[in-house]
Amino acid sequence: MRNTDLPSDFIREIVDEDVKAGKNEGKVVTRFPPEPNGYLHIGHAKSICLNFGVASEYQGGICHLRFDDTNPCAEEERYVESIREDVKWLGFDWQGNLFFASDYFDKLYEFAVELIKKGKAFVCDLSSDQIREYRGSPPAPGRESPYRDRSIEENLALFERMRRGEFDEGERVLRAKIDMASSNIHMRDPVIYRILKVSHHRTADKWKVYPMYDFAHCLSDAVEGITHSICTLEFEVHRPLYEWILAQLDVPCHPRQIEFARLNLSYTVMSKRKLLELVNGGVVAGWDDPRMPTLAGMRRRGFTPASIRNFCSRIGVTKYDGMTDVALLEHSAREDLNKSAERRMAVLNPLRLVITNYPEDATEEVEAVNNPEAPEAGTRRVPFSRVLYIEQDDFMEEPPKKFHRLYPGNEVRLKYAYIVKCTDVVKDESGRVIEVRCTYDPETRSGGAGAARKVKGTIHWVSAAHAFDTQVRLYDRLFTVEDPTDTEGDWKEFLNPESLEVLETCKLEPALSGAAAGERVQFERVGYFCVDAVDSSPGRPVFNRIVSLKDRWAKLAGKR
RNA sequence: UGUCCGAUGGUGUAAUGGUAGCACAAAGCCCUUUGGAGGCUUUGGUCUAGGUUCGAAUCCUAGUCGGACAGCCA
Repeated sequence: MRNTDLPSDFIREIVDEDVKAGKNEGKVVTRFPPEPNGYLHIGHAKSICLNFGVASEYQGGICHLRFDDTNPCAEEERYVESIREDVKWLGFDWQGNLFFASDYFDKLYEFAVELIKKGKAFVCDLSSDQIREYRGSPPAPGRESPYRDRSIEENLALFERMRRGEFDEGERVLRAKIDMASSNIHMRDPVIYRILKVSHHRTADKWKVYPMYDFAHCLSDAVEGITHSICTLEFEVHRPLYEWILAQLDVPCHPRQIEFARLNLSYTVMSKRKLLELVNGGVVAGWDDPRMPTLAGMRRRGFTPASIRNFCSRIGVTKYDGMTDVALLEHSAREDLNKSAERRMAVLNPLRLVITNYPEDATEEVEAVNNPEAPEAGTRRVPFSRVLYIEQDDFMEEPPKKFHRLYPGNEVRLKYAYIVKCTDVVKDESGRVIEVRCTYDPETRSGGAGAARKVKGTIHWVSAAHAFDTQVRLYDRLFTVEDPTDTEGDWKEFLNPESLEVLETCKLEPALSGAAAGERVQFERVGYFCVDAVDSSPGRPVFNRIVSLKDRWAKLAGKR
């Protein structure tokens, strides 16, 4: 039985009731059934967390990974591999229960034959246009196909000839014989097998006929002993057909289909088609572009699997088709990274700072805490010298009120080092400040005698002679509006031109030079960053911003 | 248009006929060698109209609004 302390939702309640009622001998078997025709995205993560999550909460519960590969036109082996990788990366284990709908093609064919023998399916010669026309529209009943009353023998013979490839694509289909007057379009003699003379990524050229989703899915579920078949809302209207098919045939079990609302995330798009359009249109660099809501993109960006899982549990599961604020995802990322990411200093937009009373050629090392949230992460030594870089944002010649950073005459602490006072600035011909000159107070070194002295601001820095240069990419939301598909005109008009900012001359503390691909750190006072696995090279890690730190000053300054 | 589904603060959710709560966001304060993190406080909600009931977010009826469906896609 499920632990009642765990968060629940309407699906878990249904499963609970079924278990209590002793259905399926109290077993819980779910499945995650992707079609291998594209990459997984954060919306799939919701489904993965749900299906694997529900199963894991019951004694002996399991979740299968089943590829719904019934349409060879769109499906490819490379997608199978990326999907397996993504599910594993998210932290879930199908425990050897890896299946393909194509594993069941023989069985499915036999089920179709059984249906024909029961007089519940027929071969139809109508063209697809005619079928559409005969189907009618929802308010009015459809018309029956003239081929509907063929004899069982003829249907059997024709279906066999379809299988052998004797007909062309589109020439004939197998249809379930249900009710052309049903108010549910899906019950109006739906097509359950079509001819496709296309090579399949797993069964090669063995088959010329392939089952449709509605036929294959419920029977695959039944064959695998799935107890709860959880899917998204758009399949709700398919449920009567799911039930009908299982009721006609002799199947080992009768799974229960339950629908929930798919995830909609603000400031992005989620459909495979639109995502593909972004990739093909060159709007992003690929499926794993760090701005993409794909798991491949989010992984490359640096999101942790735990933060995605936490996000999924926070958003809950309902039948309400809403829009989740991306801020919730960002919060989940910060929450996890705050605990786990070590701190480093990096200056993204460097401004030279010279300490005029500091010895010319001296270098010393100051001790820096790796993670204030995790003392066991220890400390490191950071080189300090006369010439430093600080962030351009941390200096203003004419500061507004409440600006606690550096400006002429003001003091700030250089984190882990000394308190410095700005005495002067150097400008170029255009009047831009290109160097800040300071004096330091030797007594105020961290841990030293005068260290207790309070100043309003603390800023980060790197030593110019010791820092190394690298590229840092700042990612932002892909669109400028919450729901680009909910507007007049082309959704691509709302792409955010500032979704990517590449900074080429960032100055990073030396400890960062050995950072490995995929490593995540917090750049103090800036945000969480991840070493890009593609564009980094030994000794020169390139960083992707996962998410910025909350910035109260930016908020304050923005309001002015 | 017909069927099905849904509706609780700005957003996502909880309350399963009995005190409308939580998280994010927003605002304010405290703390701070990250304007980070943390702590405290505040603002703000049951789509509408009827009905059942001692009592309704919850049950019933009608309406309003939103979504799904009319592929030989899944």
